[in-house]
Amino acid sequence: MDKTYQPKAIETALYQEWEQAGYFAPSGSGEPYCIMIPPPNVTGSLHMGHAFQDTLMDALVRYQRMRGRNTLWQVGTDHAGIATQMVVERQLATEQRARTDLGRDAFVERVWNWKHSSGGEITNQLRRMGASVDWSRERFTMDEGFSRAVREVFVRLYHEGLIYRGKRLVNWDPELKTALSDLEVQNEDEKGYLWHFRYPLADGRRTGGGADHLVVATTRPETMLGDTAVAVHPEDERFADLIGAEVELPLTGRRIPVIADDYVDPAFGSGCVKITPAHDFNDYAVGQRHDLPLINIFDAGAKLNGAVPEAYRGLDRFVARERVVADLDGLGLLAKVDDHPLKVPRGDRSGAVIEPWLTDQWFVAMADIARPAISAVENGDIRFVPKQYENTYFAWMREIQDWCISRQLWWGHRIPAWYDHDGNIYVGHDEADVRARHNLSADLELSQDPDVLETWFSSALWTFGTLGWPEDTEALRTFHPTDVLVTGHDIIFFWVARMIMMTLKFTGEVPFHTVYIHGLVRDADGQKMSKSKGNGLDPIDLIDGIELESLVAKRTSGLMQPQMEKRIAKVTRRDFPDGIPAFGTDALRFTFCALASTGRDVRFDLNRIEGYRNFCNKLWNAANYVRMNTEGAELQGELMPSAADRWIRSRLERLIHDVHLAMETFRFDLLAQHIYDFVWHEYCDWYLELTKPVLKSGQPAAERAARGTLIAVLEAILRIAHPIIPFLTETIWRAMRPLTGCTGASIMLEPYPEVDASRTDTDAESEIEWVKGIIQGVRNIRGEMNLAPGRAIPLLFADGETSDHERLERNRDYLMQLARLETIDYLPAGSTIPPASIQLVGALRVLVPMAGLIDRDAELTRLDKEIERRRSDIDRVEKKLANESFVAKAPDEVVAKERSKREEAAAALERLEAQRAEIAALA
RNA sequence: GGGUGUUUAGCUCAGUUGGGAGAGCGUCGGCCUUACAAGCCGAAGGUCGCAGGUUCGACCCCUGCAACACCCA
Repeated sequence: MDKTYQPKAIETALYQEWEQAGYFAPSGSGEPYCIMIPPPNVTGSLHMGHAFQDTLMDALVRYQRMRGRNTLWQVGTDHAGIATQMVVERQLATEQRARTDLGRDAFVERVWNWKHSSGGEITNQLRRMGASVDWSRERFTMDEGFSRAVREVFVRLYHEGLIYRGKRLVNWDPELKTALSDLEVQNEDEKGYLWHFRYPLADGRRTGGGADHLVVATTRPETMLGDTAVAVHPEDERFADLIGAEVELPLTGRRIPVIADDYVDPAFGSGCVKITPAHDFNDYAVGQRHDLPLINIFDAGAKLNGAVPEAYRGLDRFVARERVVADLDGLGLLAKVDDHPLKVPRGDRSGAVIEPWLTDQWFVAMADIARPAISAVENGDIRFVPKQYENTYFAWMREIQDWCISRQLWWGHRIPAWYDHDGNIYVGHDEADVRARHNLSADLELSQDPDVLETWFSSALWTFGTLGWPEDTEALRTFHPTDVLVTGHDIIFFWVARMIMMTLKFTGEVPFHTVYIHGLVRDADGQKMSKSKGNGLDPIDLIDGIELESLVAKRTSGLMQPQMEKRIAKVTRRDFPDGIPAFGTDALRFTFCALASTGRDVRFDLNRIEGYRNFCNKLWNAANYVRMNTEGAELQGELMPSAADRWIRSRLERLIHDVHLAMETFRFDLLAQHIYDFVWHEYCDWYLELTKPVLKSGQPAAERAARGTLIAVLEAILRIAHPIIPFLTETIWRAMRPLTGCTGASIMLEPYPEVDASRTDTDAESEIEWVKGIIQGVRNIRGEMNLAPGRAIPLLFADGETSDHERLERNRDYLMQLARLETIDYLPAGSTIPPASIQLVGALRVLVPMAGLIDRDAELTRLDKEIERRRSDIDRVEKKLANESFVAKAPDEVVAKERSKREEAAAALERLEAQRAEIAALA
């Protein structure tokens, strides 16, 4: 082991060794434990969210593996239809080619080539995180085996009548020319306008106010060409008598009815709403209720089609918007225009404004599939952690809509449906299967549906599809249902819920017993990390470090909005004037765990990772201390354990209890905290220091006990912390094998420490608390009185109890060294006490004689502070005890506790006041 | 508009059946002390968002309000 902690030197090589040795694969014995990785997008690179999530999964998996479970952490990637297709299309664009130039088959082949050469960068980055996934079982959603599962599900659902084809409004991306899922649509606040138009009433009708028109307001004027009604609220008296009347829809020559529907908010705008069922989701619902015609006015590129008057045909929707406004204005029908902020739906890949558009798509009927999935959570077969996410799940599941699963892409699972000339649909695994199933003659021409399934459809099968379903495989029987799903709350609807539904439907089992939902990683200011904001951090940069200039270059390259470049560069230079230092994987992992509390956001602050890098260093150095003080020493022989030895083992026992509890409750923050506190503030701050006098004592049995304890506790710490900081712990653990006598090949195969309450030792704990109390008391005087740390000072004990005498004799060496004392004298009762600075440890008076050391006024100030503290304690306690109902109603032990608190504080106060009087009397 | 969550030290956050408010970072003061200056020692700092209620007792339970965040419409 090097003298200084250098993560870079240990991490990569260790991982390769673990992987090659096959330690990540299931052991084949023990109770199965399985986690399926949420498959990252094959085009993606590892971002902070992945790194965070993978750290938590790895901690769970390593923990369970060490506990002897037959552990499978299965890895894989998602084919990510649109994203991957776009990557390859961009490549083609640099060759001045489009996918249509290649044709479908050649294009798909090209995507596969890309996947084989460049896909899966992210899986290599997973290795840098130390993820102990079973690489031998790596899966890809487009693999043949998994694809068979996808087809099987489609075919079965179709033949059960749960998949159907229909014309519905979907989110349409006019640039990519495909339907999108809700998740792929980002609603962003943008500036817009609210145009108010006058629609003339037909047949000479007038409003209650005498107007010959209705005013409708819209943010999308061009859609008026597809209006098929004007709606008012049924109880709106202003328009009550116009319900059923008609208006002349300007520019179109059509007449459309006035209808009543409580979708309308009578207080908003004029109280009249234009209804365009073919181009707005709300209007579509209104149209369904009132049986309105659907007029589709756009083509696939969102240009106006033949359904609109000649003058507008072929116009882009935004050009058409201006034209419609101008024309209505010209007709005197533009009432007014207001500024109006609104949510604009944009495709997250293309950035194009999404159009609700009427197309033929494939849908899954959800109602029946949803029901058992709701029950599974209601009855506890699946639990969410934290629990409140169950409400989110229920809310969505109870109002579930049919699921649009088709995408107009080339990359993905092609829909296994074939059509004949007459448009009849045949569904089967392949064309031969279709012909066989439907008894079709060999010469009947069939063409396959050109669309593919959306990526979520296949990822919904992830837990069982990857284990070999529909075959009844050994893996499926062993590892399904899986134990835990670790994921973010942003995909509860899109992935978690769908997995639950599909898995129950096809296996009759839940996909997992627990869904652990973690927070989403944000920057130090709480902002979402994004490429466009330039505030993202790359986990690999935190591990390896990065120069400022490289970081600036990285953040400003390939921006969608190049004008942001200057600002991003400036902010980056401000926030990281020296770039990012290399913190190492372990520090990063520890940080992620420490940040994983129950909140929804995780703010990633460089100060935190620095602190935990320091922690890694601390542990490293503690190990150095242990080795320096144990190597070459005779460890076998008679043992005489000290109170400190027994104390640290007892504290270790508490740590073991706490870490198991933290793991069971998914409180990785508490897990990290417990480990941090124990290692730093108990093992290093106290125990290591307490061994120093012993190791110099010349008492072989005591020294052996201390050495043995140093080694045993450190070794236990390493196993306890290994799931969080695997590299550091493995490195130290191996270096210590000659001392520990462990012969195992790797710490990751060693047993995790288990609870054994018999190892707690409350006597030792209270004894060391006493020692710490005295040392801290002396240090307080030293600090407050500005006594040089190096200066040994004399100490007097007075009063106290028998136990104080005994404890002094047992622990004299500790006190002498840790408090840097010259002498300790226990004054006989009744002896004269010289002027001194005082600390009270229970009934014991601990005194530092002032002579030549301590300033009288400074001591008075210190005493006043202490006296004040005691007084307010007493006040509070006395108030409580003076309350008759407290004494009468509170549990006896609480009252007794308050009483003894009062006695103790009063005695202390009396002592302190007497002391103050004495000091004050000094000249 | 409906729902969920958050509000505790300068910052980021813990606080597990209601019984003396904690940590890390930061700040201030002192230290190269034979594992560690990526360190050691000491200290300061909080009306626990506001207002009520329940209770002998509330950061914790209940009600209302406010601010912020997110989800759904």
